[in-house]
This record gives sequence, C-alpha cells and structure tokens, in this order.
Amino acid sequence: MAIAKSPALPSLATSKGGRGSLATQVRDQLRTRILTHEWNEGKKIPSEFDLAGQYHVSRVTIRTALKALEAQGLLDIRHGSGAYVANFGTSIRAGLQELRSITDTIREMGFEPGMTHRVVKRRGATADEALRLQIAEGESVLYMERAILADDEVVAYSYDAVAIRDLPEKSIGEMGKGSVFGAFAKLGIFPVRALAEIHAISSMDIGWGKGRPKSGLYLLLKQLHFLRDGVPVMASDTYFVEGRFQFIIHRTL
Amino acid sequence: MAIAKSPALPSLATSKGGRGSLATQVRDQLRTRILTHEWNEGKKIPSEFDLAGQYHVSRVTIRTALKALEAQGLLDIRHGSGAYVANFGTSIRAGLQELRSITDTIREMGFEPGMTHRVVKRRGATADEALRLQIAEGESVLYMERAILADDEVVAYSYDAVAIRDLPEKSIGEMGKGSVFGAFAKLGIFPVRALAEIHAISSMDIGWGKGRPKSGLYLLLKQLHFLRDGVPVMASDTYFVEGRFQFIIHRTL
DNA sequence: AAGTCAATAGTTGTCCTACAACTTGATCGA
DNA sequence: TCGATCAAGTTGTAGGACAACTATTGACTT
Repeated sequence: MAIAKSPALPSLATSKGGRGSLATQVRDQLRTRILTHEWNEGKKIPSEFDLAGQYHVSRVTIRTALKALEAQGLLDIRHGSGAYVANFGTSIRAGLQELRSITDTIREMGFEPGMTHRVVKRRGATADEALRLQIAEGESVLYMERAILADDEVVAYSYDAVAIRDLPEKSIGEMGKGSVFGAFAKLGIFPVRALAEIHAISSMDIGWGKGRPKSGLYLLLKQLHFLRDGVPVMASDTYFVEGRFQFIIHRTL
Repeated sequence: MAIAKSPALPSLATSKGGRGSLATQVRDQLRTRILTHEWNEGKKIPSEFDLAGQYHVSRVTIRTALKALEAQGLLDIRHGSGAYVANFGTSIRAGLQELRSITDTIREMGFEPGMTHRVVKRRGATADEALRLQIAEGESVLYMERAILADDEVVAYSYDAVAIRDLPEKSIGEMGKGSVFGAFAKLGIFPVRALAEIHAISSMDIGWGKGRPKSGLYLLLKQLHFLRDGVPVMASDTYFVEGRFQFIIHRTL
C-alpha cells in the first residue's frame, strides 16, 4: 500500500502484496493520487485511454476503478467530457456514501410519508445561510420549516433555505406546497449531490407541536445541495428525532 | 419508476423517461427487484450473461449496474461464483455506504492517532452481545474498553466484544495490544463488511478520564462486523465525542 | 461586430468477442 | 472414505469498434 508517486508510477505487477482485483489496485492508487492533490479540485484527470496506458491495463479496468471512485464521491464523471475531481475533495473526512430520499425511504419501510409546513416565506439570507449558499447576506431566499411524518408521527423537523437567484415565482409557490425537488426538475435544475455533516444535538428549541420529543435529543443532518458545477442551491438542517429513524451504514472492504 | 415485475420485465426502451445512462436504468430496475425480494437474501441472482439477455443489453452494461449495487451494499459479487443478495438486504433502511478505518482517517486528517486500553479481558457474553454475535449467552468473548485519540485528545470511546469461538490464545493477546484486525488477518479471517446504526446519545456514564466531555453528548456508532459468509465476529459500540470528529456524508443522484 | 450554425476532435458509454482466473460440484481412482 | 483431478459455470480483463455526448473552433449570416 505504500505509494511512490514520482516520477514513475508504482508498478502494479511489482507491488508484491497486490491482493484484490486489478481494478481494486488501480482504484486504491488513483484514490491516493487524488487525496494527495495531484490534480486540483474540479480539475479534469487524464482520459481513460491515457490512464490505461499509464497503468498498462485495459480501459475496462480503468473504467471499473473510476466508477468505484465516483460511487465514493471522489470523482465526477461526465459523458463526453471527462472525469473531474469532486470540488470538495479536501473536505471529505469520514464516510462517503449515498443517502436516498427521506420520503422514499419512509415509503419503502412500509409507512405512509407525510409533511406539514409551519413556515414558508421569502426573506433575506442570514449570515450563515449566505456563507453556505455563497450569496450576499440579505439576498432573497425561500425559507421553510417543515415536519416530516411517517404514519402521522413526526420523525424529523427540517429547516431549509433555498437560494432564489432567478427562480420564477410559480416555482417558489410549488416548493412551498411540497416537492422542492419536483419544482427544481421542472426548471431543468438537478441538484446532483449533497454534502452533509452529522451531529448529535440536545436542545429544547427544536421542533414544535405535540409530536415534539421530551428528550430533546436529535441527530442533525446539516446538508448542502449542489448542482453539477458546484453551485450550492439549498441548505437544509434536518433534525431526526432520536430513535424514530434508523440510520444504517454499510461498510465494505 | 413504476415497475412491472411479472411475467415480463419492463422494457428499457419503452419506459419513456429513461433519463440517465443505460447502466443507470438497469441498476434502478435491479435494485427494485432486489428490494421487492424477488431473490431471497444470500441467494444467487442470475449470471451477468443471463441478465444481459433479459434486458437486451451487453454484459458490460450489466456489470456496471451490478458493480454500482455492490458499492451500495445490496450485492456481494464473488469472482468465479456469482452475485449474491447481501444477507441483510431487508434491514437496510437509510444510507448504504463505506466507512474507512477510524485511525486511518485520523492519520489522513493530519493528526497522530493513538489508543489507550482501559479494560481487556475474557468474560461471558451478555444477553445483548450473544444476540448480536449469534452465540449462546455466557459464551466466552474478548471484551475491551478503549479510548481513541488524535494528537492525545480523546475523540471516541469504544466498547467492543469479539466472539472468541476457536481463536488461539496468542491472537487474543495481540488484540488486546492494539490491532484487532491485524490479529484477524494473521488467522486468515477477514471481516469484509459491517452493519452500523447511528444514534445520538446524551449520557454521563460514557467514557472516563479527564478527556471526558462535560456535555455528555455523543454520536454512537453501533457496529457489527461480518465475515463474507455472514457470520458476525465482532460487536463494537463507538461513542464519538460530539464536535471532535467530523462525519460527512456524500449524497449522489 | 456580433451572433448563429456547422464541423471537428476528444471523451465517455455501449457492444462484441475472446480468453484468463476463480469457484463449485462431479467424477474417478487409490 | 478420502483425495486429487477434471469439467462446467461465472466473474475479471483485454482489445477493438462504434455510438452518444461535450467543448471548441471556424465559417457564415445578419
């Protein structure tokens, strides 16, 4: 696993251990090349053809490795263009993963998903929101406070801020009614990824109504949704009531 | 996204939206076939060749889809054997992902990882441990209480139970000294995956020493490590001190 | 001059064929 | 009965070819 990085690439054949498939070895070597900032964030890495030449393997093997790195969030592969280093490579610390839609997940668990809106309004961005959404403080955002339900029981409270920018008024209304991502999709806007931190929170100031837990214990999912070009479009703080939503991690390798 | 499941498979060509690559469409359809229990857990799904015939696509496309599902923890692909439905497919609820080694992560962040052992002993399994490790209550386990450090600051407390079964005494001693997984590896035992739940915990009974946080707030990672055949070998409850370890999730699609 | 469109080269996605590497079960022999 | 060998099935890798898509360039039009 020791990686020589210059000038010559480590030979796959000579690195004796080399357990695992060829594609796995290539993946690990490419991962360290990415993590050591051989290519800057957002920068295009060599083409599959070039990499195949560098490692003396077939394009199939390179593709398998690149796809794996994409699944781990390190790469962004664009058809017809190239593979780019994800533009928050350095901020990745622990856990790279996929998280499905909350309501979809609730439905798949056999519950009836629901949602109640407590606040839906336009207002100026707070300092924190401006920082996360990369807009000026006070610039207009759509702010929402919602409760997410499963079989009429509150499983989470969500505090969201959507960057308005040049969204038409019609879409803004649609977001207030339910499907934020549905409204985005109609505009041809597709947030393709999100970066989220997980925190443990104990507070009595979160949530409302009679579904509010007495313990005040929450798992806070602090999310920021990006477009493919790295522009942030939505900041979302979701407080999951401890014990009512099962977070499961699957660890491999 | 509506999926007809019998007798004919939904045609990829006719499903009008069909956005995304062919491999993506196949992946989504296969995922629902898995989640609807078309194949039992641990069961082998059709070969790549067969699936290619079913969907009228090439083996390459099927392989891409299967690899993606493997990365999401739904499949277990074995060279020369076949692809099997992961044997806890139904328990998957939210978030399927990869989590790297904690000490490796700490090192990559630029800190010096460390560990102090407070308790290392053999004792009978508690009821909870017996249930998780699938052994009889009172059966011998190696129990440990450890503190995980980064630059001499406590970032987590870990309470672990290793199923002894027929481990030689020498290996047990090695685990107490540090590398649990290193001792496993010498015996040819490789836990290839783990299932973990995340919880928010507020308790004053966790941790010890002067590094213990006054808030009592922790992110609990309740892990269970499995061999490839689904035999659990280690149950691990790791309490991360809130704020000292950054959990980041990367969401795609 | 500015904008629009077409051509073009470069890149990823898919297909095909072939073979290597591995697993599994059956067969055969001692 | 046990062990080795063999054979069939499956995944992993290779190589070449073309389709689909992107980004840039340059010519053309207004």
